[in-house]
Amino acid sequence: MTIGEAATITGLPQKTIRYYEEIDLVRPDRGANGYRNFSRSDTHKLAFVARARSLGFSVGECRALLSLYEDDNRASADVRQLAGEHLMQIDVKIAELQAMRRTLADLVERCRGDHRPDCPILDELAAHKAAFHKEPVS
Amino acid sequence: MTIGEAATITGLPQKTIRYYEEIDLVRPDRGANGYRNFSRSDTHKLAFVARARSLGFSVGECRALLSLYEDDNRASADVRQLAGEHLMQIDVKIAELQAMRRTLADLVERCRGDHRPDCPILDELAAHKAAFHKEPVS
DNA sequence: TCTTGACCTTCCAGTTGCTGGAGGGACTAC
DNA sequence: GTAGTCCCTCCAGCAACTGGAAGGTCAAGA
Repeated sequence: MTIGEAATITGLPQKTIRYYEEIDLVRPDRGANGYRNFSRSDTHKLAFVARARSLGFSVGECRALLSLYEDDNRASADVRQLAGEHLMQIDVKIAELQAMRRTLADLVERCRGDHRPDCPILDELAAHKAAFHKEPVS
Repeated sequence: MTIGEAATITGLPQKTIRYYEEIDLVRPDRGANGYRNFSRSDTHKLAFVARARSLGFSVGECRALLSLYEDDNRASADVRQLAGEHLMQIDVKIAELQAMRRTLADLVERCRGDHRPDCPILDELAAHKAAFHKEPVS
């Protein structure tokens, strides 16, 4: 099938599919006219990668998952390990974002948001107010 | 002060400071020897940006915040608006990550993680198992 | 047959926010 | 003079695409 059809089926942009070929995630063969020809196995891999990406796995991790997937002698422990590490990284990111969120929400709430210039958000970012007086001699 | 000192004070890598100069966030002047010379105002701006970045603001948003900060006629409403939008984006990201987290945690828990190949994580990623039989005619 | 339009191709550049390294000048201390 | 530590610029690269230009291919219709 053509790249257009593969894109429709997998929900991936054609550009992304070409990119995945470039980095050797898939290797569709070519017709006489130079057009890519995607097998069902190709589109299946693409869909696999698309799902893994949507779970936040990096392309490198997707590659590893794909090769585990294609390895009949894999140990599920390896897959679990990979997913477990990814899960921990997600937890870290969530924690970071929640910390930002707390600070920001507090600042936004405390800002009057009117026509006047004084603003706790900028105060917080400036932090050491006292030390800042426009352009001290340098 | 030199870039090294500015880096120590702000906690930013020198490379980052040079980059911030390149994109015009700061404009330190230069000594006769070509060395950058950071004023207190420069380092203050850098620290401001560092804090804003640590709250997840993009460099573009930092630029906007900085120009609001330097505008005595600003309306705090504008600052609040900017921060509020950023807050919403953070909420979106948190929600996305939590959705991933839920799915992943469930899969990881259901995976036995032993020497055998069968694995619910790969099953989930493959999703349409039945449709995939190695290399159908294409 | 010609042409139109929808495909497909490659290649190059840009995005965000840095980071690393090469190759070289400047300054300080001994 | 020389060693060591600064500083400078420029180029390249990371992730994971995305956009666009310039051009080949193919099917359908006048």
